[in-house]
Amino acid sequence: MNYNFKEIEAKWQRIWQENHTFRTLLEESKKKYYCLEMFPYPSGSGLHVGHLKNYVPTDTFCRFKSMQGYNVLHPMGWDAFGQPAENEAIRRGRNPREMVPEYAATYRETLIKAGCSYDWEREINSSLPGYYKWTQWIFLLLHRRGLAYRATSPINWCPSCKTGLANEEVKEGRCWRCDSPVEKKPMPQWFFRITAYADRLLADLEKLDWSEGMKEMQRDWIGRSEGAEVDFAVAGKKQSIRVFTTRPDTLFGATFIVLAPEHPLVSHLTAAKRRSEVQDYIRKAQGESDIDRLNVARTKTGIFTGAYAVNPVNGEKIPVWIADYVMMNYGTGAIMCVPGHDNRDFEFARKFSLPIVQVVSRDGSTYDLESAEATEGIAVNSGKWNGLPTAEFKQAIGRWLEEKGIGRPMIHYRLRDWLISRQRYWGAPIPIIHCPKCGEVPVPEAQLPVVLPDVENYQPSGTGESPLATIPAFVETVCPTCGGAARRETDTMGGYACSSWYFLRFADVGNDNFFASRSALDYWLPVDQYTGGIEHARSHLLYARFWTKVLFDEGLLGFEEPFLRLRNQGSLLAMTPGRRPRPQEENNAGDEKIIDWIVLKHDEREQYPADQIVWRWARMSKSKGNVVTPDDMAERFGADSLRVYEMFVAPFEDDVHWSEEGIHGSHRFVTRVWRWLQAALPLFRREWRDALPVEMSPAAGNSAAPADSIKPGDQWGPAERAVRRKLHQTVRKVGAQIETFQFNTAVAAIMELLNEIYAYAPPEREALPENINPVVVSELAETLTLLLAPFAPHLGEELWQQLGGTATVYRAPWPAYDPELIAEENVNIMIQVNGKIKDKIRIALDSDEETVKQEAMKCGKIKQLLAGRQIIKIIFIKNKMLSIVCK
RNA sequence: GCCGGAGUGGCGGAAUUGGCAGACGCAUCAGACUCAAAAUCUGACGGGGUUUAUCCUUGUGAGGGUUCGAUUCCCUCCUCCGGCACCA
Repeated sequence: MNYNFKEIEAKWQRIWQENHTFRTLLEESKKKYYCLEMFPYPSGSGLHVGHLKNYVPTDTFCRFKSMQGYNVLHPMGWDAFGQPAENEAIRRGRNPREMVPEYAATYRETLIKAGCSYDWEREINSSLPGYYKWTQWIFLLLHRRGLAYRATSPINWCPSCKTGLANEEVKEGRCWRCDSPVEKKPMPQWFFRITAYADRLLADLEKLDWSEGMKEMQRDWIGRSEGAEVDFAVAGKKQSIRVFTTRPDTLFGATFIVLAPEHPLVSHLTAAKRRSEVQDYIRKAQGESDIDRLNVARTKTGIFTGAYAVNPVNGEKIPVWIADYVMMNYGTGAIMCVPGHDNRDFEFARKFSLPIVQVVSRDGSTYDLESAEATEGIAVNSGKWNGLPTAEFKQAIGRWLEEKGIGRPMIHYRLRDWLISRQRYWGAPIPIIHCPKCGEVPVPEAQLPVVLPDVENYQPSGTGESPLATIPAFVETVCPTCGGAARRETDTMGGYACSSWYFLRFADVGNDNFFASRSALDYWLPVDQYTGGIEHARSHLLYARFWTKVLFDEGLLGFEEPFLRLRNQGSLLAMTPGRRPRPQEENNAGDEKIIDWIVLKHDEREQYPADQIVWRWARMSKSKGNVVTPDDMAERFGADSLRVYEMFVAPFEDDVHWSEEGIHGSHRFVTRVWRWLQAALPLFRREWRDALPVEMSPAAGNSAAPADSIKPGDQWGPAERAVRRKLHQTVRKVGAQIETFQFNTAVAAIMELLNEIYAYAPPEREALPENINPVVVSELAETLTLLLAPFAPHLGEELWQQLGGTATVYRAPWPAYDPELIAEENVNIMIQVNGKIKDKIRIALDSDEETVKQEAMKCGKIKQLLAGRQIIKIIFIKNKMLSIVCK
């Protein structure tokens, strides 16, 4: 019988659906396992084989966990709110409200066809009122705890998306979505005070099983920096300038001060006669985009204000400058400059002929500095602190500053508060009412959700205001406190709000009374295994961790970290057609890395001369026109073959260059499993365990004696022992490797096993050789089916059924291995002479040095090599090698 | 510039408390089956060499080191990928 994967796959997908096989219920008596993939935004282009690089291995993982007896929660939902959905809706002239469920249905269909075992009864759509009611509820919780505030400050404004962006959404000065240069724009906006949690977000990283790279990215983003704040009095004025420095020990070397152009003191300090010049400079600096300003290669510019500050340690008057290399949004927006020990200050001092003083020395002596020495060392030219090592000096000066009341040790973070406001339609409305009398009033809980109104025109207004501002029925309301006329907040929340708690909702989808019941949360959470793309290393993961901690502080959760283990799947790259940029395109090509290559647009592709198309590897995406769909692959090779290929082709975390050729191997493998099992079926005995001879199965207990149907004698010879050993070794290996996400080598191990099975009992004309041991065949057939089931689930179920298994194979226990069976009887020991392998001998496991030595000396080759030479040393490693050193 | 990660056959990759490099698969070549093809099965498959076989030699980005022994550890360098970047 041929392997009819189409029939088999359709059959089991139907049965799983009809029987609700993957419905998950809270069962206190069972150990739970929560495996989650980052929920996707369902785009109109559908899923491609690249997406499955994540969903398929995690599905295999879940099925394995289920066979291990865990109660597995494996849910899926849609990150439906936010700009990607809104932008796509605008582009297609659709209403996102209707569009998103349609696209989600397509995604669901593809995932089902790929054999993924989601509990679809827990599906989430974050844009439905039943969901975002609780997003708003959590907003109010943050507000109540003083963690949500409204502030007017220059924000990152994307002129193309016409909305504000959080810091994390700005990449190299450009919008993360559309790549437009980001501008600064002062606007009243809502922020979450994530900076209040900076220390905890940093410290708790230690508890997590995440990749070191991932943790490092979070650490960098939080950017904790220890130092001191110092107040410099301004000569002849009342004001003082507060600076932040990580090197308070270099205070004696501070020969000037630099303020950021936006610093509030600038106008106070500037001398009258320098005013116009300074204003010119500031105007020029503000006209520059962040992209220009962040360009390190630029030479430094600056201007003297005419004012002087007093260095508190030595009373010297030092000039106050303005320069755009100082940023207003870090530290205090002002720095003390120590040109001797800071590269930037050094460069600046050289350019403007400011004094350079050495205050740190490698050895305690003084010498001419040819460049800034930013390293630690011994203090010089530092008054009574001379001779102190940097670390001690820092401590001492910190205390001294505090005593004098002009400074204090201080920690600054790079992390900025989370900008949540979006001046867009497609998001959860911020549940705040602005009352002329009462100010900002939270919407009372009983009035949640604040429903996003259904409108015709939801495009950005262009004025910077949300489209909601143009809907009087939405805006005009009454103040919950005083009952007077009031206006609703018209900003909506950015999409990251929804994804900061969805993993909690999965535990108790559909709960109308609370975001999730405590009992469900206590049972299912935290997430044991989380997977997603590395691009969420800072934003999503940081925000979700923050909200979890806030909910914990409120006493609503019993844990502080939502994702215990995190793995990042690699992406799939595909050959992509592109072209060389035209001359005038060079400058606005955007991304530096592809400056000499531009992806062909769909319409261009038709007409572009084929010999001028430049093919390159690029991430698979519809917009690049390089997509391979799983449906197409499943049609030709079957979903099971596709699944095996996606896992076998490369390690989970690696990027893959997609090629279709490799799938033949996986398809061949799956077909070979099928063919062997069909041949083995007539011999299969369900009760094979009882027929194992006692000495062959220490684990089988004492009832075992060869059954009548089994012919005794040489059928339990070395071949049987060898194939069973391989079987049990494979069981151990596959289990361990699924656990550690090494799906590629787990598949390879099963392939190896299959090769040995074929060598032991090759199927010919759809039957196994006569005289083959049916007990061994039965054990092989059953175990192979169980091993394969997580990888190729449709085939797994079909074979399990053919073997007489009941229910689903995923309620069957994962096979156990017999440790005694695994041990090899003989091992290869290599014989080295002077460090080179010269021969190897096959000898009983655990042979001692003397035995091995005697055996080795018998080898003609070794004898010959050692003839007439003197043995100096012999190194013996049990079961591995014998190394003879001679001269 | 700083911080991570990586570099192994024609290709994807495997092997690490230092002990048989290239598992498994793709592609390729040869053979079997076939009228033929596909499918399937068998074999070969890093480079060089020779007395052609249980052979010798070389080989894991480059160079050096430690060691009886290095893909694995150390030093220097090169390349690629990712992140951060006048962060004071």
